This record gives sequence, C-alpha cells and structure tokens, in this order.
Amino acid sequence: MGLSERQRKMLEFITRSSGDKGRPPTIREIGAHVGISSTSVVNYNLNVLVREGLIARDKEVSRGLRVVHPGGKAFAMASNIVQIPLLGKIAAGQPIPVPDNAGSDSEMISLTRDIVQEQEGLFALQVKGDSMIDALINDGDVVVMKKQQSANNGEMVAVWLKDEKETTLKRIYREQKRVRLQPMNPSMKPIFQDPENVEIQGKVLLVIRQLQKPSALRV
Amino acid sequence: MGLSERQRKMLEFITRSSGDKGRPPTIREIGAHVGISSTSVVNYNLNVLVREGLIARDKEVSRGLRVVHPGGKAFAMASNIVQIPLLGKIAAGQPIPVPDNAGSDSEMISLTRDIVQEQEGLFALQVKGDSMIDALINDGDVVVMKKQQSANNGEMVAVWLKDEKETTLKRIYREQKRVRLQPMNPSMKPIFQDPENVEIQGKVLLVIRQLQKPSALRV
DNA sequence: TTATAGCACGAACGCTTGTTCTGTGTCAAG
DNA sequence: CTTGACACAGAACAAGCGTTCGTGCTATAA
Repeated sequence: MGLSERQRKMLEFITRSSGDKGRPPTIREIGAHVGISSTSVVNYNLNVLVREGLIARDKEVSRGLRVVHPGGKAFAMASNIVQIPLLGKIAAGQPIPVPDNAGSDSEMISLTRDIVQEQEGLFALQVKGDSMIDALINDGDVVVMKKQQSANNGEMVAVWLKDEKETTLKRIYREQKRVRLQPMNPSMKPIFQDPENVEIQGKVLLVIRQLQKPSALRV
Repeated sequence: MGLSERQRKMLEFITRSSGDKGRPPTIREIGAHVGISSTSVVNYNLNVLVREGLIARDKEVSRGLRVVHPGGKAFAMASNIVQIPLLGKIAAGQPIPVPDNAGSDSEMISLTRDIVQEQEGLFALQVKGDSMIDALINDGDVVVMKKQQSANNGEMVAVWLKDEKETTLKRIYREQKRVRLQPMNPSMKPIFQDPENVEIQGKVLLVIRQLQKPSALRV
C-alpha cells in the first residue's frame, strides 16, 4: 500500500506531464526527473504503480502510460476556467467600451477560477498609454473588471469623470460631501471630486502584466 | 487555408487519440490510420497542420504533437493549463527562494497557456512590501518568473545585488563596463552597477495583481 | 516549352525507447 | 547461516520513431 517517496514523485510527474505537455513521459524522462539512472528501475517502479492500480501501461508502446485516476485535478481544472472577453483598449481620454452583453466574437482570455472568483459580468481591457501609471498600471497591462455602477469604500474602480472627460482607475472612498479618489501608489495624493461628477464603470478585480510578448494575448 | 481530406482526417485522428488514449499518436500510427505508407508524407502533412496553426510539434520527441484547438472546449483547456509553484514571498532584503526542482507540495497557481507561453522552470513569488513599487509592483502582487542566470538586454529580471544584499526587479541593459538597471516606471532614473555585483535570478514573465481578496490565492 | 511549387512515395539513417539480463546489497523469515 | 523477496544499477538488444534524402507526378505560371 505504502508508496515510496520515489513512486509518489513518479506518479506526480506522470500526472503533470500528461496534463501540461499533453503526453505522458518516457521511462527515461521519468528517470531523469526523479533521479534514477537506470531505466529498469523506473520500469520496476512503474510496475509497482500498475499493481497499485494507479496507472495503466500499454506494452511495447512509447509513452504507453496512463494515469487511471486523473481524478480531481485535470478534470476539475477543466471546469474551472473562466473566459473573459477582451473588449478593447482603454485610455485616459476615452470612455470605457461598453461590455455589450451579446459579446461574442471578441477576443477572449482564459483564467482559472483560483485567480478570478467571480464570473458574471466580467470583461477585460488593455490599457493604452501611461495615464494610469499612478495606479501602478502600465502601458499594455490588462485589467479585468466586473461591470457595476456602485462600489464599496476602498475598492478599486474605474470611474469616468464627466467634466474632465477622463477615465481613471482609483480606490474610491465616499466622504461627507465629496468623493475621494485615492491612487494606488501610496506616494501620490488623492483627488477629490463632487459625487455628481464621478460615474463608476466597474470594479477592478485583476491586473495582468505580460512582460515577454506584449502582443501575444490571444486565444 | 483549405485542408485536404487527408489533413482533416489526420487532425481528427490526432485529436481523438490524444483524448481517448491519453497520448498523441506517432507518425506511423497516423499513417496507418489514414492510409499513408510513407512516414515522410505524414510528416509533410503534419507540417502543413502546424503552418495552419492547428497543432504544435516538439522536434525530435516521440509523439511530440499537441492539438492547439481541439474543438471540444473542456479538453482543450484541460491540457492547456500550466501549474506554477508559488514558492513564497519575495522582499527587497532577501534572496529569492530557490526553486527546488523537487518542488512538490508547495502551493500552486494555475494559468492558461495563452497567458504564459513557456512552461519549463517557472515559479511564482508574492511580493511583500512596497520596495518594488518603482517596478510598478505593489505589495501582494504575484510575479511569475522563469529561472535563468542570463538575460537579454531590455528584459525584466530579478537581480540580487551582492553588496547591497538586496533583490530588485528591473529592466537590464548591459553597457560598456557597467550594467544599467532601468526601473519600469519611466519617470524614475536608472541605477548603474558593476557587473560583478549583479546576479540574475530569473526573468519576469508576468505580474498578477488581485485586488479583491489579496490573500485568496490558493488552489 | 521550361520553371516552379505543391504533394506524394520509398528507403535509409540514427537516435529513442521499452524490454530484458546480469549483478549487487539489504532485510526479515526460516 | 541460508533463503528469498525486494529495491536498485548498469549494460545491451531490438523495435519504435522522427528525420532526411532522392525521386516522381501534377498543375499552374512564365
């Protein structure tokens, strides 16, 4: 019953390999990963895993391994993906594109549910320009938002300032007769606005910054 | 553009094989199934499918095929998830925790492959404190990095400054006799270092900021 | 016509990979 | 002490497998 440390490592590697790379590992790949120089030892331990009913093997077939209980992980993950439409660019001088609920053929980004808990009314925008740098958001960053017209104190929201004709991302605090918009960067000072002038567009849930290939955000 | 009858059969077979049997087929298996006797013909048509963006191939690896858009959503996603170990916190005054390759029971975050293209040697760290704010990275942000000791000019890297005993995230530029470390925030000035003093820990691929539940990053 | 590109075939090369065989060391039961 | 199950290492073999090369066919453009 007791799996050795080696065997547990092997099983974990096989599971991960099958999931990530889309194909089971070879005997030698397993050996290299868990630190076994001899293929026969890997083979031996694989047979142990078979006897324990954890994996199945196809004889004389390369990568002839299958995890019997992909059980929780792989499958659970499949249903744990949220697709979010990437509606377009957002810049300081423009209103936020409306998340048209018929949103269909726009680009989508996929995130797992451990990153975004909510699911309804989500949309994403790519920030254009440096205008949101005081919110620690850079040119090219992607912000994931939830559409809503109100917000709790302290939440990060996208607001449209009517007079200024400007979109900005700030933490919002309602005070006596005014609204305080606090930049995320603690070294910067808040601005104060008449409640009539601020129009909440949505709550910011997530900021994603890709540094490698700034334009490779497509699915 | 137009896929030939053969190519459509091949793609369908690859998809089904990856799903049913849990592993992609070999070139000869494909050939046998669609009635091609020559492996080079299969190889040729596989490259067509690659050019069409329908599959991906790993060179010189048996069964090195992956269906990029395997029709059925659930499956596509299941094999399109990358798990990245969240190794711990990172602060300015501490070295980066070493991604021990035996990394097993640490916390994991899941990302889809359209967010992170690479998958080898990845690890994630949660930033503690405001020390990286000049890199537009806030307290609580998660950075996804790829372990490596070198970097190209302009890449965002985590470096350990030996004398200062300090970790910092900057864009790196090698100049004549010195290394320029450029903060991401364009309004901040670069610092210059002796090459001997900088030790590259890894390349930053991704920054994720969760604004809703800063502590709810678990899987 | 020639030239070019797309598609296909067969064969050969060489690395990959599963399998098997021999041998070593440990440990508990007899 | 001997025996045998168990875990492991190393080497060698044979089949599996991706790659490449030379060749031929067809259709379209020059």
